[in-house]
Parts: sequence; structure tokens; C-alpha cells
Amino acid sequence: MVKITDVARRAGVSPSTVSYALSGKRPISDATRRRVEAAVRDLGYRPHGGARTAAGGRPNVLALAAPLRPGVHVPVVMRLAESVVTTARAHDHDVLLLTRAEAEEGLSRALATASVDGLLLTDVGLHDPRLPRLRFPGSPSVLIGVPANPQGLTCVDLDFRAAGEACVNHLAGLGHHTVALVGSPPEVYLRETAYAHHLMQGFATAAARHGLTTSVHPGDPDPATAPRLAERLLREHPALTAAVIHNEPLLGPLITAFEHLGLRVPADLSVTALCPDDLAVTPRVPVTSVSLPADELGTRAVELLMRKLHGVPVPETTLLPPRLTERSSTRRA
Amino acid sequence: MVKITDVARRAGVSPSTVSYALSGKRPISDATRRRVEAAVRDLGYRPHGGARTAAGGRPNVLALAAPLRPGVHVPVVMRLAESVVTTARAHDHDVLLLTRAEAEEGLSRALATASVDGLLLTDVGLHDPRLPRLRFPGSPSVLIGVPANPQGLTCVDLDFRAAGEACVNHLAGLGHHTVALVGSPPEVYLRETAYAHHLMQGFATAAARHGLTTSVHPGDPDPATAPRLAERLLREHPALTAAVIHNEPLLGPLITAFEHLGLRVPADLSVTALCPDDLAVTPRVPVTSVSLPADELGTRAVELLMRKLHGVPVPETTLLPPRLTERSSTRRA
DNA sequence: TTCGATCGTCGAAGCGCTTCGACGTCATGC
DNA sequence: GCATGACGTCGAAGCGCTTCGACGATCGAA
Repeated sequence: MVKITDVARRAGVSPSTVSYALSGKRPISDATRRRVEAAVRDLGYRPHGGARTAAGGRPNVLALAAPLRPGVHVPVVMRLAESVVTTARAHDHDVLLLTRAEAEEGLSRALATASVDGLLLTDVGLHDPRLPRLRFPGSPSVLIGVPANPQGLTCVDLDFRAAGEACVNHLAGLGHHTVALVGSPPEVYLRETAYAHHLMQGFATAAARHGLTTSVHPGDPDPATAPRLAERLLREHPALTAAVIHNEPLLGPLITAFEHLGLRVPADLSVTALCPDDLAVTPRVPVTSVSLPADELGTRAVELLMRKLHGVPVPETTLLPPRLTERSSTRRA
Repeated sequence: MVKITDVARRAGVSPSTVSYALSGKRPISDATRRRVEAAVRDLGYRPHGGARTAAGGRPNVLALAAPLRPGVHVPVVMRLAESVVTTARAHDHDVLLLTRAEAEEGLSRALATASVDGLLLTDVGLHDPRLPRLRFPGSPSVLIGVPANPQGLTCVDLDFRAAGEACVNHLAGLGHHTVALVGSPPEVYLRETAYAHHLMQGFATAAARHGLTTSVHPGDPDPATAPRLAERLLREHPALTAAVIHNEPLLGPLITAFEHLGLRVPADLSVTALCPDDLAVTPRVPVTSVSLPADELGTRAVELLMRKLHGVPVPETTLLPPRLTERSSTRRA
């Protein structure tokens, strides 16, 4: 292992000078800096992470607590994870992955052992049990999701409330009167997952404003259940002319199921979805949708966290405005 | 932050005694050990990770290089990741997540900065560019996947070759003569991903042995393409009576597509799959399948790595034998 | 010309931990 | 009763790095 003294010797300077040349925390002459950089390159020097941290530096690691709970749509989580890792790397940080059982104990451990600088949390519940820990000073964190009381926290998410409203507004604007929301799997609601709650709220609020008749249906994520669900929707709500679908695995199958039941989309039934853009264009009928910007969420979350780590104040809640793209699945009633 | 000297003071011993009491590297009297443990509990002491590493300890972190390349089935990767994290935690290790761009540079960085103890690699190619690095001593690693030349490496995977053979043997045993393999997306073959290659080999070998007529079809992972693919298969191979499907997103849709074309499964077409068990039971017809034991792979990989880290010799290649479960999608020709 | 103020560099100290050698204290075996 | 070794504990050194204070050199302002 090549260490800082090796670099120092080769560059003909002292170790502290090498340290300063690399960190830029004190002025170093151009000539010296170049010699140091050359030595670093030649020797392939990498500062020892542990030593750096021990000496009061930061470990340059973020923890991503992504509990893979039942009902979450895995590809979206993974996309988020990837964008988190990529963005973190751009800031010279690595990402420690915490999962399920970990969630609570893992957070404190990671912080207590000083092995991470900050925390990123996904799958936030309205009354998430992890929250109390996070309000403690000295645990810089960013939630991807907005709990019931975001005070003293930093949260970022798609504005699901506004997203729900946007879908309803769009449908109401097209003259629809009876609208169904096909949402996340029941488990997601049972644990009061924040986004599902906000979406439903937005949906309900906008529907009430427009005087629409609505119904809400948690959706089993198993595509095989789509025909049953479609059939039930039509039976229970004969006047149904529009649906909002926030359930990735069900989106395509549900449209297919409706069509098998003799409903043409969008001629007889208008559909809007809340899902990643690429998924919206996959079904036979490209679906009018509010996009779920997993990549941007990851990026934003990391950037907020980096700012916190640098002591820059950040807003308590950052909501990305929903972007509704009209495609071929909605039409005037 | 509570440090080892605090614990020492409270327990009335020296810091070194605390260290030994906790690590067990030297004998400590029961009484002392209990006092130390009590102090640790009372104070909520956690050793500082960086300091520990700096002082020659190991960071207790594994790196998981899971490049999320096009064509990989995300849920399987995620499942693997989760089982890796869980198993690693059971060994008191954390997991650093490396992704795409990272792959090559990230590996050396993680090792060079002494921030990880070992590496876990997924999505292994037959001639994976990461291999040379890994044969170097001082980079303990386990590949999840078996490259063309596993010499000097440690690999673990489902025995995809045997899995391919098992599917074909099963179908041949039922009297089928014309069998199609619907495989991974083209990208997967283009980068010579190990598992896809081995599966195809096993498929071909067994088919040859049984004198079957075969065809191989990479499958687009977009379920919407299933009808087209089904139609093409039947057109090009009118004698087709059986298929092996190794393409998770396509499995259900393809079966549906066949049925829409008037083929009953299994009456007219027998289908076997290579996929996680829970996916096999999802389609209308539960599918005879060789299970893809993502959990077990993750667990095995971590355990192999832990053994290497402890200096215990491990086999070069560990292949999990395929387990074929008969369900309702295959029948005598 | 002289006096600060900067600039650029160095040595030493210290981060929290582990580990090594040393040293007292007991049993034990003769 | 004494050497012997194992046991249990301690102090000091050191891991590789950062950071602090110091100090000569350089430079502009008076």
C-alpha cells in the first residue's frame, strides 16, 4: 500500500504539504501542487479511508435505507438507487445499502460508528418510526417521501397530491363524471405509506371540487388479477368512464383486461396513470400519465443531503411539480 | 461521541482491556468482561469505524458491484441484493453498492482506499473486463456467475447449463420433438453474459443428445412484444410443441399470447421456465420451472467471501444444482 | 527602507482504535 | 517452598491521515 509519506518523499515535500495540496485547504504553490499530483499519479496513491476518517475527516459515504417492503414496485426503487449511487459518486461519495430489518437499527449503527456522513430514506410512512431518530441533530438525512409532520426534517418527493389533482383535473376537463382510482397494493396503505396517502388525498380533493363520483381500489400487484379487478370495477360502477392507475405492474394488464371486456381505451374508458414515462408508452395504447421521476428524485435527494453536509440550509420540503403528458388513452367523455 | 476511553473509565479498566474484552483476542476475566459490557451498554458505545480500520482492523464492509445493465431483470437483482445485505449483516458486515459506470474504477477504488474487505460481482460476462483485477492477490472477491475461465477466481451460480439440460430432458421425456428456447434480451447475449451462455449451451447439448429440433430466440423484455413473438414462433416452427422460457417479464404474456393464438397450454404447447418460484405460479397456468434461487445465491456468495476473508480455502466454482418443479404447463406430447 | 501581512511549507500533535511487550498474581508441580 | 507458566491487565506505540501552530520568504504600503 502506498501512503502519504511515499508521495511526500517522491514529491520532495512533507506529508502535510501533500495533504494540503490534495485537499486545497491551504494555499500551495502551483509548482509544488503539480509535483504532488504527479507523484500521486505515478504511485497510484489513494488515501486510506479509515485513516482519513479517524483523523477527523468524513468517510464520504451515504447510507441508503431502502427497505424492500411488500407492495413496492422494485424497478422504481432500483432506478432510484442507481441514480442515488451515480449522483453520490459525482460528489465523491459511496453508498451503503441498508435494507429491511436493518432499517431502524442500521441507521443508528451507521451513524454511531461514524461510517456514514448522512442518510437517505425511502418508503417513508406518514408516521414513520424512523423519524424521531432523524430529528436529532447530528444525523443529517433526507427523506424521499413526505411524512405527516415534516418539521425539522428534509424531504423530497414528487408532489403526489398535486399529481392526483392533475389526473382528476385532466379527466374532469374532458367531461368525465365517474372516475376510479386504482392504487397501490393494500399493504402500502396499511402501513400509511406517504406517497399513496398524498395521491389519494389529491385525487379526492380534486374530485370533490369537480363534483365527480369516485371510487378507490387498492390494486394487487399481480398482473393476473387484472381481469378480475376490471370486471369488478365495471360491475360496481357501471357509469365509469375514466380511471387513474397508480400501480405499475397492473397498468398494461388492466388496459388489456378492459378491452377484453369490450371497452375500448380511450373511446369508452379514459385512463391516466402515474408511472415512469417509459412504462406509460409500453401498453398497446400509450397512456396519458404523470411521470414518476425516479432518477430526478434520487439526484435531488443526494444533492439536498450534500448541501446539508456542507452546512448550507435547505428547505424542509421539496416537492417536484407533476408533469402530465397527454398520450392516447384519454378522450372527451 | 462516546469513545473507548469513556468505557474504560466507567468500567475501571484501561482502554486496551476494553478492546480485548470486546474482541476476545486475549483472555479477560469474567468479572471484568461483564463490567466492560455493562459500561458499553450504559454508554451506548460503538467503536469508531474509521479509527478501527486505521488501526489495522478491517472495515467490515463488502462491496456489491451490481451494474444495472439493459436487459437484466431488476426484481431478481434486487432480491439478490437484499439477500446479500441480510447475510452480510449476519456476519456483521455492511454492503457498499456500486453500479454501472462504477464497475471497473469503483472496484479498485474501494479496495485501494481500504474501505471494503471484499467484492461481490454480479452480471458476470464470459470474458468480463473486471476479471484481471480480481485475480490479483489482495482483492478477495466472489463472482455471482461463472466466466469462461474461472481459474484463480471464486464463482457461484445456479448451474445454468444443467438447468438448460433439465428443461430439455423433461420435455424430451414427455415426447416433445420440436422445442424453442426464448431467452434473455439480445443485449444480454451481445455482452456474452455468462448465465445466458451456459443456459443456451445446456439447452443445445441436451437437445442434440435427444435429437430434438430446436430454435433459439432472444426475447425483448417488453411484455407488449409477446404476441408478435408468439406469432412468429408458430409461423416459423409449425411443428413446435414445447418451449423453454428464460425471460421473466415475458413468461406470463407469452403464455397468454399463445392461448390467444388458439394454443392451449399445456394441451397444445408445453412450457417450462427458468425463473423465481413465485413468478412461476403467477400465470394462469402454473408453469413447470427450474427455480432461480436469487436468495440462496446471495447468501452463498457472501458466505464464500466471508470464508475467504478468514483465510479458509474455498472451491473455485460452486454450482447450485437446478431444481425442476413440475406444475401444470407441461404434458406428454 | 522598514514593517506588517500574506504565502507556502514544515514538524508535531492527535484522531480513536488495536496490538505488542511487560508485569504482577495466582495456581500448579516438584 | 520455589520455580514455572498461564492468566489478566496495563502502558506505550503506532495505524495513515489531517490539522494546528510556527516560521522563513516574499511583497506591498508607508
